[in-house]
Amino acid sequence: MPASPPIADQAATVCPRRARRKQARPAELLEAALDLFVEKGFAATRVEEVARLAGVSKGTLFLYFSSKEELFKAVVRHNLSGQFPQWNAQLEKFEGSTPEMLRAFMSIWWERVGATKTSGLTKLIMSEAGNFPEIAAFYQQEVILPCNALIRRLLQRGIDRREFRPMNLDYAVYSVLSSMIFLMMWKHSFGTCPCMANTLPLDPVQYIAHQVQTLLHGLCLPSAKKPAHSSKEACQT
Amino acid sequence: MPASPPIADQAATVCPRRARRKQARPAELLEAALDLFVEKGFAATRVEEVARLAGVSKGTLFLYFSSKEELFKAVVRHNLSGQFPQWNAQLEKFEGSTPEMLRAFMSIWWERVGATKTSGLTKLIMSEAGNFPEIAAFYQQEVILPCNALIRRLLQRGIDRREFRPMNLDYAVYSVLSSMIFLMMWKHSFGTCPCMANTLPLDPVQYIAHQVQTLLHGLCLPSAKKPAHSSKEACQT
Amino acid sequence: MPASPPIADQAATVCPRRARRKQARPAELLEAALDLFVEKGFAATRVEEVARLAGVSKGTLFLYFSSKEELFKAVVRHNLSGQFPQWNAQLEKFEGSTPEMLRAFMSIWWERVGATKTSGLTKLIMSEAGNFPEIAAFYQQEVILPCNALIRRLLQRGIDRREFRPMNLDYAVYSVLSSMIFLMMWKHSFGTCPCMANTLPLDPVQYIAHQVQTLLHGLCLPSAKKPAHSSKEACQT
Amino acid sequence: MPASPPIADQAATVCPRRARRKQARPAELLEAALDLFVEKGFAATRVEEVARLAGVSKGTLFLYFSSKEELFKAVVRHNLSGQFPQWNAQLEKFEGSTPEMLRAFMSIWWERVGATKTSGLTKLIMSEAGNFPEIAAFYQQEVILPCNALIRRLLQRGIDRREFRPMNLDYAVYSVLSSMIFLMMWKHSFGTCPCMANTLPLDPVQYIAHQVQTLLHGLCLPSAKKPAHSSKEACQT
DNA sequence: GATGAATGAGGATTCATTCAT
DNA sequence: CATGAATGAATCCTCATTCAT
Repeated sequence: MPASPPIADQAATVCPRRARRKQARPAELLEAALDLFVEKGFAATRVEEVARLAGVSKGTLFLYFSSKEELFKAVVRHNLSGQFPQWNAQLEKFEGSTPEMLRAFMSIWWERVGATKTSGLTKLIMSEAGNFPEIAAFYQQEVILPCNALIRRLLQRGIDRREFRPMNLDYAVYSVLSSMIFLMMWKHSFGTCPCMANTLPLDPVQYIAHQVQTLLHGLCLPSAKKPAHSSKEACQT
Repeated sequence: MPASPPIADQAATVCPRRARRKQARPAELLEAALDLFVEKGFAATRVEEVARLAGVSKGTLFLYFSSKEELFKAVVRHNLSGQFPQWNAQLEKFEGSTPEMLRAFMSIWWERVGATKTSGLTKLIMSEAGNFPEIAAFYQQEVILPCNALIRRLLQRGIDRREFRPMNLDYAVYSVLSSMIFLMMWKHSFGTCPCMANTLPLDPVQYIAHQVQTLLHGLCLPSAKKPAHSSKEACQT
Repeated sequence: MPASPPIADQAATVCPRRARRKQARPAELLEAALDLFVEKGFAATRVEEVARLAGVSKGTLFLYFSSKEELFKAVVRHNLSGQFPQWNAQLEKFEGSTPEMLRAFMSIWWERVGATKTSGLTKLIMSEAGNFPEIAAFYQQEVILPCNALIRRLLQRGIDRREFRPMNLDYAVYSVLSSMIFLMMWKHSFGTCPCMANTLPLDPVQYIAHQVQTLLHGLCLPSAKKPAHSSKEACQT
Repeated sequence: MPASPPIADQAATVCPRRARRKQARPAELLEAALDLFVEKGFAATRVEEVARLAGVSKGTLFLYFSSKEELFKAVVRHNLSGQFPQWNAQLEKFEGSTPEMLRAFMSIWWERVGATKTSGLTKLIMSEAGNFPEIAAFYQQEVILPCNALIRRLLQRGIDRREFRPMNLDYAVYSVLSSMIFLMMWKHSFGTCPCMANTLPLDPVQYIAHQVQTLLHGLCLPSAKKPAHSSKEACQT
């Protein structure tokens, strides 16, 4: 036999088109599904269109995902789960003040989630949660609870360091969360309509900056008469 | 006019019930449609069920509304008639401090809107706005803009009276609005799922109280180092 | 008002086409379904074809039967249930000898069931029972058990009147039943194939006559050596 | 022949397993197909499952059988090849009485066919004959006709030896055949359903014993009034 | 006007068959 | 030869919409 490697070896080296596609298929389908689900919602998205957008036939989609609902869950899992460990670690190392930390958290969130298609998923889930309790429960477990916990730790850090006043954390987390969720909802509902952009412009970055500022210091002028923060009943103003 | 009543009148006299029903039909259909759209969303609501709930046949529904989409639009238009003039007047007369006024505004809003089916309508519109740009524009004109203006006046009053610090009103209104919208979204998405109620309870009244408190005074402890309110760039913390 | 009845009354008298159809629809669909199920079996029958054969659209079929399986069950119910009471009564009154009664029973069965499309249903059920256990159970309850009971009473009468020898009725009923079932199976499997008719002709009436004869008297010549009827073990011949 | 083994031989020596597998493939596929067709019928059997059960890929199945239908035909042809020569010879040598011979025939049949998967094949053919006329004709030629001839010779022997009465053999063979076919049909339709096993138990061996007994001696008590066996018309009872 | 029977386009899903590797 | 990824026709069923009565 000659020294030159046999054809078989070459073939083995060449990554066959088919196999490479096979590897990529699920990701391509998830990408296409994300686009369409975000654009049209769950019910209005047709699996055939997802397949076409991914460049495959209807049948192929069902080779990878056993049903439309499973496809949707996979999209959620693929795009929403598991960035929390990374985030947690990142914030764990933060050394600045807690107000700075809150600002950083919001900025990173906007870059990584809010400004991406993933935010459309959150909007979709809130829109259709009623019809898909299973998805809603999944989303709560995978996204809402970890996110809540993250915010809660952040606020606790502020309290511990005497940067934040004592507060009822159960509701304080919603003060942060509601800004994020409002922004995602707005962007994917009225935000997509061009006519709105003119009359009610909402620049996300400015919005976030403003919300953080207000969250931290409130709307009131600092005055001699300070609020009694500890008591819900004594919310005098 | 002759003494003998015309046939038409006679008919009206003979079967007033039927005539009254005929008059009421559209309203009854809109009522039924509102309930179901709010409960299930647009796609999952079947026109037949709307008709049944309204006590008429499927065909009758199409006598009044040429399509499911038109029905949907009619529902939105019918339920969002301005209560703003009334609100405006009510708030115009308010004599207390602006913080008190904000608290009052939020309470009234919760009673009159947040706790009613109308809040479901807002959720619905935000959920489906993408598929109905016309609706979105309408809602913006009829609801969002007036509401924004109302909040803006309220905030301006606070600034004028030196109760609030100077602020960029374009974004400050969203600080108030986002709490309201978040609450409506939450209530009609995760709020309906019993499994969520346990792990992430959210009492609306407490939530509102907390949001108002935070809005007014922020999360930070009052400190010597005051924020420079006037500059967005200089949001140092 | 004139004496002649108003047009409205006339309309009321005329049975409107639509309503008359409505009444007839289920029966027409059941008829069509029977034909096709018998011809092609359950799995190979398409609901659309049933609808077309009944002269309606696919959707209309689902107006009356919620699924293909429900349609099938309805066909079975409509064609098989409830002729047993009548049969029972008819045989109850029979006054001749039990052998004559058996012959009569078989003849009537052939006329009323064996020679009709209903026999195709029995063939279908035996063919597809494995895939539709629910149907199989239903058929057993509604058809097999009553039929078994009927045959059993007939045989018991023969024994009581000393026309038949003592026998294990649990198996003797199958001696009668197996002839009936074989005939139905044969007719609807090989019987439909023209090529078979020539090489293996099977005239049902002659077959029945022969089976009854053999059932009653056996194949053996009467001989001195009589069988020990009472013992299964001692089936010496 | 040269001493050095040819390449083909070498290959055969080197990977005998693979070569043997290749040889065995069709048989393994037919075996798997038999199992599944018998269990689920033609329509409900998926080729992929057949392939998996045979340990090959779906594509390989189509290498050997050009379609599901061809596979089905091959299964029938493969499993119904003549064991009749052997049977014929076996029965030719039988020395006992013809009644004993009939009993022996039925016992052997039950052991070799009735109790095996082949009986499922008969059930399958009768169930699906309508959709596969070609199969039906084949089965008739290969199985029914030889079996009929066998029974006919058996009965003729009985008549010749004055053990059986004269009879119309064209129908008498069905008296034997119908018991066999009924048993196979029952076993593979209702027999598989556990619910039936309880309410309508049917032990095959007892059933066969009973049928033979009845076939030979009939249900009637031996009496003075003997039937006129030769005439169909004079079947007085 | 009111009814509700009828329609049929459309959607999710299955599975025999093909074919590039 | 063998594989298994890909296909797309076929099928059951839904539901907005129409229209004869």
